[in-house]
Amino acid sequence: MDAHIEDIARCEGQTVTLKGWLHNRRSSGKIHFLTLRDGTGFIQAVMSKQTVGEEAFTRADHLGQETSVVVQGVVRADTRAPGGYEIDVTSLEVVGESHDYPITPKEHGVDYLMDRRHLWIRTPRQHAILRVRHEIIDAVRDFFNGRGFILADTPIFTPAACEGTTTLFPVQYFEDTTAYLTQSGQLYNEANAMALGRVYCFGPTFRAEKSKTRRHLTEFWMVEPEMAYATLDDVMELGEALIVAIVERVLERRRTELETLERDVSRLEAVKAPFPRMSYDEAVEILKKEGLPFEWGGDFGGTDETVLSQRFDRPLLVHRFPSAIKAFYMKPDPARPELALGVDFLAPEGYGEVIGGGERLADLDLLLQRIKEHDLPQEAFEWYLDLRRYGTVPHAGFGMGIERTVAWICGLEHIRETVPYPRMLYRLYP
RNA sequence: UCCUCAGUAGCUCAAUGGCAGAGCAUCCGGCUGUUAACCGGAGGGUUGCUGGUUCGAGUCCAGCCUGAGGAGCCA
Repeated sequence: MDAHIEDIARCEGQTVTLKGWLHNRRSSGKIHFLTLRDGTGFIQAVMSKQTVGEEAFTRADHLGQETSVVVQGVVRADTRAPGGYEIDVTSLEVVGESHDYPITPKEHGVDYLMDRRHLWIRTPRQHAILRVRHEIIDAVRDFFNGRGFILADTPIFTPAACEGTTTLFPVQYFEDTTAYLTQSGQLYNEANAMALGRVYCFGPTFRAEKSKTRRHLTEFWMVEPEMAYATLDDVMELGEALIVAIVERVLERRRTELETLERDVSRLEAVKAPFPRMSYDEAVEILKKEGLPFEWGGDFGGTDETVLSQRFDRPLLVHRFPSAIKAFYMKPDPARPELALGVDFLAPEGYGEVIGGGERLADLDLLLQRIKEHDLPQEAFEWYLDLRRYGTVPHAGFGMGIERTVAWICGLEHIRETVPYPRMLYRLYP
């Protein structure tokens, strides 16, 4: 009977077939300890000379790390085993040999591992992270699908800057046109919301910024919901519910992986609604009290975000920023027009902004004025302006960075481990 | 783009300006409960590149290359 390691507990006492790879091998003369992996988990297989015979035992003497093998054996509960179970091997078949595997059980440097990322992802830690990433993405989809949101993806090739602020990657589009890789689905999402009510897009986005920090990738995944007839308050509630749903889901289904990552799950268990909320004004007061050299009107730096978020055990919502530091499409606060109805979600433990969003500018004249102020080419935004010409409504939405969310939930030092093949400044291989 | 740090065996790292070293990996031998297994032995070097100082440079100086951490910007 074929079996997978992740549900080996259900096979206790039975003879099973595992198809996988040899992760590591130890031997003490008449007994081999083979750590196997099959993509679903890791388990130790015990091969004794007595059981399999001299010939088969000797053949297993020189199996290299990552040799692909099909192993038959009996599942046995064992308190000494990390997962609680072991396999007593009855037969072993080599599918593909492996010699001089580059990633040995000892430590390696980041550069070395990054050059071998295609092999690095086989290790227990990376395996656990990618499985948590999958669970987070699955939770995100279930969350929106279960609330009546329609997945309406936005283009990756775009004709011009969405926001005109950050740097874009140009690509040649046939003979004589330059296209740009999207940095946000935001504007198209608004059009989709006017067509479908509540929508979300979920895809890769690209930023050609020469950022060199543990929080940045040049290619990252973002989920962006957008709702017609919605306000800033709706966005804050939706984002809060989304994060709660993600954390609950990972705690429920990926305990084993969090354990592998040595994540302090009590920090995740504390993430429950309601999240603390404060205005930008209040945040500035706190930063000043903490003695940071921060002036009203500026944007938060990494240190500022960390100081603010470390005061709470769950994500912090900071809302109503100065319009000057926010995108042109943000709606001004009617009570104080110098403020924008935007919100940032700052993850706890210093992980920074995971969600950014707010209420959009629905008024045609004001939007035209903002486009002029930001020195943007109006003709490129005519389609976007149409959304205000033909039945404009209050609407709001946000973007959540998947990799930062994964980094936070897994408790990682660096965002580069949150995606199979990270793209960064100076990192395009493999 | 700016600031700081690093580059020595396949990997991770030592070496006061004075003989190029260790652990792991590999190969050989030993071991029936290992958990990054352990024990004994063997092989393994253009010290990132170019130039300079010096009797002598892995070590000091200059430039370059590659990478890491941080800043700015952002999710």
